[in-house]
Formats: sequence, C-alpha cells, structure tokens
Amino acid sequence: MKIATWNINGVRARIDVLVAWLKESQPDIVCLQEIKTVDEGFPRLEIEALGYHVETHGQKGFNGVAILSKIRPDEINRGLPGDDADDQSRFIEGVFSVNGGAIRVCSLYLPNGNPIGTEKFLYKLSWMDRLSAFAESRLALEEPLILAGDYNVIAEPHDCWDVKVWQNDALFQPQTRQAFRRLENLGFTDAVRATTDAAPLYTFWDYQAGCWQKNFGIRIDHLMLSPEATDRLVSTDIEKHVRAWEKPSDHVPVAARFNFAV
DNA sequence: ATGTCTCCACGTTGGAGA
Repeated sequence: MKIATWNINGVRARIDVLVAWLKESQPDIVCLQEIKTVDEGFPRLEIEALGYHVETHGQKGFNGVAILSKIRPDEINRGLPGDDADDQSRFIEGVFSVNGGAIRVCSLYLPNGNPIGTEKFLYKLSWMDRLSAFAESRLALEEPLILAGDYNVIAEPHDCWDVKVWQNDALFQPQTRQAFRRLENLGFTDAVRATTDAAPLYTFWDYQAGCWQKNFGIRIDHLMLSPEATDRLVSTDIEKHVRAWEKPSDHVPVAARFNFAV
C-alpha cells in the first residue's frame, strides 16, 4: 500500500497537475494540504473519476486539508482536538480497514509560525502541543498510525540548504525542533529517515530567486509513523521530478510503501 | 535582498499569506 502526502498549494489551480500525478504515481491514500478552498469548491469529480474517495476539511482562501483514498474510509474526523476556538482547517483523520484491522491516516498542515515573536509563532507551538497530545492518545490504540503532512519544521540542519538563512525562521527555531522531537520521543518514526541516510533531501523549493534551479530547498513534509506502522514500512520516495512540471506546487509529493494488504 | 505564487475582495489591482 502506497500512502503519500503533498502540499498542493491550491487544489483548484493545481487540478491538472494533481490528476497527472495520481495517474503516474498510483497512490492508495493521499494526504493533501493547502487545498485553499471550501469543501464545495474541491474539484471532486475529476478525482472521483480516477477511482478515489474524497474527504475534505476546507476553508475559504487559506489552509484546508483532504484525504483521497482508493478504499472507502470507515470513519473521518475533522479538526485537531484541544482547542474549540481554533477555526483553521489544518487536520483530518481517516480510518481504513486492512487485513481485517484498522489503520489511521492523518493529513496535517502545521502552522508556518512566522514571524517569530508574534501570536503566529505561539499558535504554531500550541498547535504542536495539541498534536503531541493527540498522537499520545492514539498510541494507546496500538494501531498503525500515519501522521502525514506539511509540518513546517526543519528537523535537522541537513534538512535545509543553508542554516544561516533559516536560523531566524519559525521553521528552524529550537522550540519548533524540540516540539517535533517530542513526537519522536513518543515513539513516532520519520519514514524517510528510517529508509535512507542520504542528505540533503528536500521536499520544498521556494518559487522565488531560482531556488529550484539552485537546489535551495528544505525538507518539511514528513510521514511520522507509530511503531505498528513502522513495522510495516517498506520504502519511501520523495517524488522530486514533479517540481519540474508545468505550474508545479512549491512542495513535492512524499510517499511511503507499507506491506498492509487491503 | 525579498526576485513568485494563490487566493480574495466594495475586484480588472493590491494585500495577505507562505
């Protein structure tokens, strides 16, 4: 089973690229971020025509996440628990049946948090606290759980092209990296790092200043796996070639294969 | 340093967010 995450940067503007990629990559489950549309605006017919179920948690103009799946979800939960006043659409969870058991797949769009020293950075850190609490509660189920998405976290220095450029950015602050490590300390595994020692590896290249051409990228799109999911992990791919397509997202898909049987 | 995208709105251009 192939599970992928991709920050699509506007699904309405990117529908042709998304359809082309789905046909080529053939993922079983896709976590999308930054769909930038309300649920009614999602181009679901084009996706359903390829045999995918579509579950969205949209928002007008910004944010928005979705889960596309070849198999029908048994359950969908929208929104990250822990703050009823949070009205930003950044989290959706799907539960699927495989081998008679359940797997949980979450599509998350972690707040950017810039600039540091503002409410936006505090919101990022509190959102990460809520994510850790959610992850810890789900661990008790002892099920395969995949927390996939745009974390807006540069976890290690070799995950960016120049630490000097990022040292004052919310994505690389000590508090940000510490909060990310809390997930690892709970028992979650970074799927890409579990399957390769290669560095640098990037998943995002800014549209500006020729960053793609110069390979000035950062690795911020992650699949974090519970122990039960890590046990089933086979391989990962950062589908970098998609960044060179016409009208690309600034992020590329990141995929992991598991030996779950449907 | 701020070169590019996407989306929205008292829309045909500018601001916000990334």
